[in-house]
Amino acid sequence: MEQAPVAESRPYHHGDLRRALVGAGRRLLEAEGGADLSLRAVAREAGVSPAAPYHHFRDKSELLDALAIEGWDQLGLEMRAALAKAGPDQNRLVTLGVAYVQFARQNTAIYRVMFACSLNRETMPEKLRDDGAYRLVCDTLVESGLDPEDEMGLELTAIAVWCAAHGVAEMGGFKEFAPLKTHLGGEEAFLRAVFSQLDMFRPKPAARAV
Amino acid sequence: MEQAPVAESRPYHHGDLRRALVGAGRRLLEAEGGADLSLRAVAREAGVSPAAPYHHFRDKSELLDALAIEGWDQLGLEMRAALAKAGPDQNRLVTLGVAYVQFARQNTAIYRVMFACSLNRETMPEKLRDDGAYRLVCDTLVESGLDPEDEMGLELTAIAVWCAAHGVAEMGGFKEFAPLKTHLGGEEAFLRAVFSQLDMFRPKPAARAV
DNA sequence: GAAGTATCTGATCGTTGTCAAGATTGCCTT
DNA sequence: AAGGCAATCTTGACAACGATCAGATACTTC
Repeated sequence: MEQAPVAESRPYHHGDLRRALVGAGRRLLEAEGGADLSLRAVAREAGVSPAAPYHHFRDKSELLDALAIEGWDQLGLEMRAALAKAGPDQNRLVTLGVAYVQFARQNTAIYRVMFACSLNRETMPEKLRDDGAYRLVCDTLVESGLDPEDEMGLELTAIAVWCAAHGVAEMGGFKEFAPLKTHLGGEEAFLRAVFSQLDMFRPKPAARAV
Repeated sequence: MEQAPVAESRPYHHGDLRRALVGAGRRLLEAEGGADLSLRAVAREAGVSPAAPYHHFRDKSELLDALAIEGWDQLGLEMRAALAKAGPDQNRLVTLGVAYVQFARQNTAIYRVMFACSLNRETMPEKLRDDGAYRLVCDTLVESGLDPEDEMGLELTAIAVWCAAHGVAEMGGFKEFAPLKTHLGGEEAFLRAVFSQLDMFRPKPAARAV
């Protein structure tokens, strides 16, 4: 049931148009870049009429939501992968932050959709908390010494880390930051420098006990 | 020169339509909120035809640029005012950060334009560095003990602070953050908590100078 | 095979950004 | 003061967009 036999002949019924539309949207976002996505262009890219998407999404915003969900999933996967690949000597929180910002840089358009789409203030956080990147940050914080019982402190720290990462991701394009990057010898070095500062968010290793 | 006698009779020549358009745009941004600004709506609000703005702005984006510049100016003024009003016992960096985030919260639409407009990666940073909010942050950092000769460290710290503030400002609307805010007893308390952590960005050498 | 439902197309409406051509005005020269 | 020039504003138009609706097509079920 996963594979619909979509022939080149383009039959009247597409098979799995919903998935095709999301794929087309992703492709356009990666190609076109900053320009805002047109629903008609997505339909064109998928090879269907401009009205076809409305049988799978109530709105244009609902298509953007679907794109955003895929983005959040990919972000979580990449952060998890970065964590798995990191050596035991590396600071895991910094590793997570660098992966986060790298994702934002390499998928600028999707990243922007992830924060601009309509569900970012409603259903998204739940998904994030359950199995997404946010959970990953919390786990890593606990793993590096934070008290899991202190739910308040944990959330505050995770949010602070996330805010800083988001800030770096969004502000990194500013020309103001260019000299820093070049001086430090590349983008990643810049990120590492900022995130090693960020690491100070972490409470003193053995000091705090609730 | 400055004051054009714009009568109610709406003469054929508006007098200072450029300023009127920026004002109308600002008004609509504050009123409509999140919705993206329509150039025709701005012209409508200013009481002119849809094509009139093209005699003062090459593009719609150029109007957005003008709105953004006004926003940056206002941000700088408000941060400076907050600094002036702050007592000598208050942490000045935290004061700046709170003012920054408050501006972003109270002027959400304009704040978004400030970062989405076309000039944010070109001419804007220069203006920022010269007399804007960024300069204010650097000055405050130096004033609180940072070595002004270490240009690199100064910029790095300022950028880190700015990134965190921007992150807090943008992420604050997420539902995920709501419980924190309520638990901490209000928005401002949340911001202060985050920014007091942020303060750790400040290099340790030479304790409190102020 | 027939009925019913899901899917896709075509046409259409209101809105948008943008442009070209014409109308109107202020300013400058003489 | 009169005439001309350039700036300014309007009207009209175009293509593209989001969205809706009636009708065509294909899959499913009986």
